[in-house]
Amino acid sequence: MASEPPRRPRLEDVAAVTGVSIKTVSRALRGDPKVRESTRQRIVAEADRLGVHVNDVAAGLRRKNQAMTSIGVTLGDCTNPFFAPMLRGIHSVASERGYLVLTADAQNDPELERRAIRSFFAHRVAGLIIAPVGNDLGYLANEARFGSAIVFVDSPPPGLGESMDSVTTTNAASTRAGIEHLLAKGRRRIAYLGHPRSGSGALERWAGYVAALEAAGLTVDPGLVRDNLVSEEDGRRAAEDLLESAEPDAVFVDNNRLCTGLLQSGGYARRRPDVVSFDRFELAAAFGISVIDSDPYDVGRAGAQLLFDRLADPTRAPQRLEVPARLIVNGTATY
Amino acid sequence: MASEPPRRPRLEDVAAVTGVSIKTVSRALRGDPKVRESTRQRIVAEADRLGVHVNDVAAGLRRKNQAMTSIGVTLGDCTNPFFAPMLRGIHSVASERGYLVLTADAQNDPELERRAIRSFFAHRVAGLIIAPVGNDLGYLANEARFGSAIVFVDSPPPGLGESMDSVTTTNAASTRAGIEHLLAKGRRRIAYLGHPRSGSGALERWAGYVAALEAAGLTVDPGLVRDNLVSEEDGRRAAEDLLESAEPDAVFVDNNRLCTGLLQSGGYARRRPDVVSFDRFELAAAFGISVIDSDPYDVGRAGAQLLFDRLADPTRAPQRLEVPARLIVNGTATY
DNA sequence: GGAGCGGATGTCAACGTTGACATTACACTG
DNA sequence: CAGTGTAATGTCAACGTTGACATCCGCTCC
Repeated sequence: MASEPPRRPRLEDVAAVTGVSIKTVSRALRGDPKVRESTRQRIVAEADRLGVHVNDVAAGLRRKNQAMTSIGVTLGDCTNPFFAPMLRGIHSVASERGYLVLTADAQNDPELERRAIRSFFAHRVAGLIIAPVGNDLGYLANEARFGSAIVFVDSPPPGLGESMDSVTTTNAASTRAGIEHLLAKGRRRIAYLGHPRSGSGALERWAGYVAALEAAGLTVDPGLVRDNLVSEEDGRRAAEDLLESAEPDAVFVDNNRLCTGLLQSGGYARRRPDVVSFDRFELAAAFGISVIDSDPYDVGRAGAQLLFDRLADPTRAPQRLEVPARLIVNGTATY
Repeated sequence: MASEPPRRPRLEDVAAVTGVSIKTVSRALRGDPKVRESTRQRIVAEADRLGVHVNDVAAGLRRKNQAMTSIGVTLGDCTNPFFAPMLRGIHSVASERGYLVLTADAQNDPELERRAIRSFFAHRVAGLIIAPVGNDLGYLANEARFGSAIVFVDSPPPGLGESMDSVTTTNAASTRAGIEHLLAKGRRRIAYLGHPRSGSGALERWAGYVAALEAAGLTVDPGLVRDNLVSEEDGRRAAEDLLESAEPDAVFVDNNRLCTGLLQSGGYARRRPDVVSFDRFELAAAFGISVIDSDPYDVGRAGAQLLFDRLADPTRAPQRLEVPARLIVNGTATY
């Protein structure tokens, strides 16, 4: 009953049928120019007929650093709508190069993140793209010694100094631009709804808010600030309280999820303050709120490109890229 | 300058330090009980100290079917918000089992899908989860012969009969429930906004709509149906036209993206018809519209579980699971 | 005290491919 | 026509691990 499945055909089978050596088959199938064109065509035709594709696992084992043609990506938290388009960006670059993408969801847990990274190394990925959640990734320094390329996206590597490649958004500058937009509309009581200031992203956005206010000769009013918010529900409650008690004439929201909370609060429906939110979302236009589009697709692409560049030249100096986030007033855009 | 990176430490290095054979190290690290506990501890400690993790690539090559401890997932189109939670579901099951997840974005292109699947096989994934876009996946039958498990999610396998495992949503039944909800509220002119009836999903939803109307003694009014819509903008335009010309008192929307379009139409803001939309989204509650939550997280989990079950017993009969989609009236829920 | 046993460990070859190097075939040169 | 060069192909071993099988050791049992 449970008969063994047939063996997968190998290069050897193609060799037998075409009357050449395995090595020639290997060369032909990888497009080595040192194979006569007519031979190549015969080999490729037979390989197709037999359904042979080269075993990447075996090939990987033979390569200098044993790297597979795949890269690993750890997402801090798949729930974040930022990550889907970012992943698309990574995919688009990787597939151009013929690499596959391994993904892992760290679920905001540094321990899971660490485990995922170990697994990736066990699978001998060529490189790693990390949206970090752990606050000390020093252990990666060891791994990087063995020739694996590593790129950080979303926020730079905690605990690794300036020594690694990274791609982030223009958090501070774009937040500042957003606040300045509100100031230009005559708003003066601009509230701040933000997530915990742990990652560098949150810190920079806050810095942009402060800088914009100070440049306009205003000071930060602590009564207008709600901090340390995580869930959508946190956002809703904080917004409810803020809008009733502090009477802001505008609100800046630190991220997508909190903004969703704000929009669901009764206070919002009643008072309709001007809103600028970091990270775009589909229905921004329907609500007529302004968003700062941090272009996660491009962050993903840039990160993947950086990774392959590093793979090509391990000695180049570490790069810190910033992908510009655009302010989209009262609406949205597609990409 | 470009000095070669050091070699990665191997089992051999642990063996040398602990004075046992490579084989014993291999056994110890994989938890084989035929190793004395004291020996095991010594070996594990040294392995940790040296930063050795077993090379999954080499291990994979040795296994009976050469399968890696990874599974491949092809997403029809990463843009679809359905896929992010589904991927989370897949991840959660895979990581319980110690498997990694390879992802590919087919971008709605059957040719890309095919290429991705080839790559997955070249990487010798243990199994495949496919959200199909191609309309003939007959070529997979060949691949499946070699012992790879394959599960379809979102829609069953086109061109492969009933021979494969799949997980779908209760498209027809839940759509019918949604329509019945509108009928119970006294609505009689219920419009339909839908994407092209190519996949089985769209067909079943349509069937649910028709069935609900007929059961209530109503007939389908072609003037209330707008079909073949793809993009958000398609949805917006169709909604604009529909709401002005046909004066429906309620609208059923076939999916998320079209619903986003509908909500952005001027007609919606003016007339505020009752809406039931397939697939939940964050701001449904803020708009007070009802959604049919097809629980993509659970679809992902069920698909992955099915995959591992099939791996464990290749001879079992093919399963077709349906994950129930719940109607959420005027709001949303978290998961 | 030798047979028998089971637990712990070791030896060897093989998985499918490719890098390094060897060989062959053939054309071209003087 | 030997000598040289180059394109095309082949041989062999190795990548790091594990399955199959062998060995070794200490113990029990008669």
